[in-house]
Amino acid sequence: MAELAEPGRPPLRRDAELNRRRLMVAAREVFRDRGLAATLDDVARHAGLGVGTAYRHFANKEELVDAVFEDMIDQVEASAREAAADPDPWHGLAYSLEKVCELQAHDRGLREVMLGTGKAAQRHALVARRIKPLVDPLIARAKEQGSLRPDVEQLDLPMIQLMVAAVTDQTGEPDLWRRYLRLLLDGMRTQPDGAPPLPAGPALRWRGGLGGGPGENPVGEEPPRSSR
Amino acid sequence: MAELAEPGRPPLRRDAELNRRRLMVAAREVFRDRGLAATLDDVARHAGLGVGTAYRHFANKEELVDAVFEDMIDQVEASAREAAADPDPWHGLAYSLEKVCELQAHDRGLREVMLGTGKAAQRHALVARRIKPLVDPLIARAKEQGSLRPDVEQLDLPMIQLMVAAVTDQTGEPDLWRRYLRLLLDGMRTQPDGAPPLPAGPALRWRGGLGGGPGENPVGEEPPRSSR
DNA sequence: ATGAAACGGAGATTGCATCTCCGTTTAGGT
DNA sequence: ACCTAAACGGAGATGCAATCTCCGTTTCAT
Repeated sequence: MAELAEPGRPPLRRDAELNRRRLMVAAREVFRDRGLAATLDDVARHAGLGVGTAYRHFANKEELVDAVFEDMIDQVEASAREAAADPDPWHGLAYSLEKVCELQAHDRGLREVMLGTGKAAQRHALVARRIKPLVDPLIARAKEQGSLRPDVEQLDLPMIQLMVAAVTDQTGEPDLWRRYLRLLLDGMRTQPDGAPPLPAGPALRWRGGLGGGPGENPVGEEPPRSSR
Repeated sequence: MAELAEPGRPPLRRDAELNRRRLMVAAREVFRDRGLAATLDDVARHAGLGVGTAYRHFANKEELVDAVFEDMIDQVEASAREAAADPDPWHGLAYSLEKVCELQAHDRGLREVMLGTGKAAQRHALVARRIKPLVDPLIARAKEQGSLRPDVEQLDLPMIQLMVAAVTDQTGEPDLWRRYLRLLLDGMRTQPDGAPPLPAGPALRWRGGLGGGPGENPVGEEPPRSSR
């Protein structure tokens, strides 16, 4: 919404402000296509600027990623909000998942941020905390409605995103994910009588971070697992 | 099965032969726990040997991975063979998937080899070609039986493995995958009337390699993904 | 016009993994 | 026992790729 000068930061010279924006746009594109592993050099060149400039605006890559990521979350949240308003909870749930997965499918950077491929796992907690309150009631309603099998939990959703993202990541096929999301959704529907319950669900917190419980994961990096 | 001296290779001095074996064992363990990214130095140290020794036995890491991987495939094939003999095709199919996923869950290296996280995508084709003939009839039988939804295809199976592996990879939870495999299996069952068909399936060949069509993927290296 | 701000990009720095080299140790034949 | 070829070990050479710095040059704004 706010397309004006950002708050807080002291005003920049006009060219600086412009370049900052160029960098953000370039970063968005580069991260989308090549993932967070892209170099700041890459981003800068894509923006038609020098690396030095990039480093004056953002202390390091993390900072740039954060800046870019801010915007992306808004999109995710928007579709979740839309879904939450759906009178048919099953439809809303399915729609919500489909939208997130669609965003992910187009955006490798987003996948990596959401799934924690890159570091900084606490970003997920952020997402989770904004999305959870929107989706939770949807789940409850869908169970009442009898469409969603009762042993599905809130924490299953990020896992489903994860799985779907893996499909896109591996195959590079831009639409194949739809097939497997459907498979999962069909599995999430209330099953015929006599179907055994789902095996144990996700623990409250997990290494990756996406499914935000209350506590923060102290996860810093990868599991060290020393060799010896 | 063959636990005797390998064929072909000229006989090694006893200590050399022993060390070669030690290296393989160590590699198996290290790759299992830390994935293919592990260093040859790591493997050598784990085997209680020097790097130099490792490099005398294996020209490079790839070669070692191949040697180790050979064995792993046998296990995969064994369970597929067992499943193929199951009189109940649905049960066999489910069992087959469960077994592969279980192996993967315990073995990060195996996940990476099967999913092509590491390079050398043609290894998958190898797996696929050994597994496919076992599983194909199972699928056909399960469809006849009416338990498997008719729009599931052979190429869906590796994708399911992929998704399940992603769960383990991301969460580190050793058993969580069971839940999502179940979800997928339930989605693969014949659906109630009126359910829409699955969206488009996997193309004949895909970047990752696992689902072996006839042609080899000309993929040489990994896509511009570098990380870590 | 002029000084402060911003730029650009070569290259210093860092970090890590692969692989080599050669002095030392060991197996195993005589 | 002795001897030699084979095998070992591991420090370090090599290569590579990414991050970030430095400073001479350009641009803005007054």
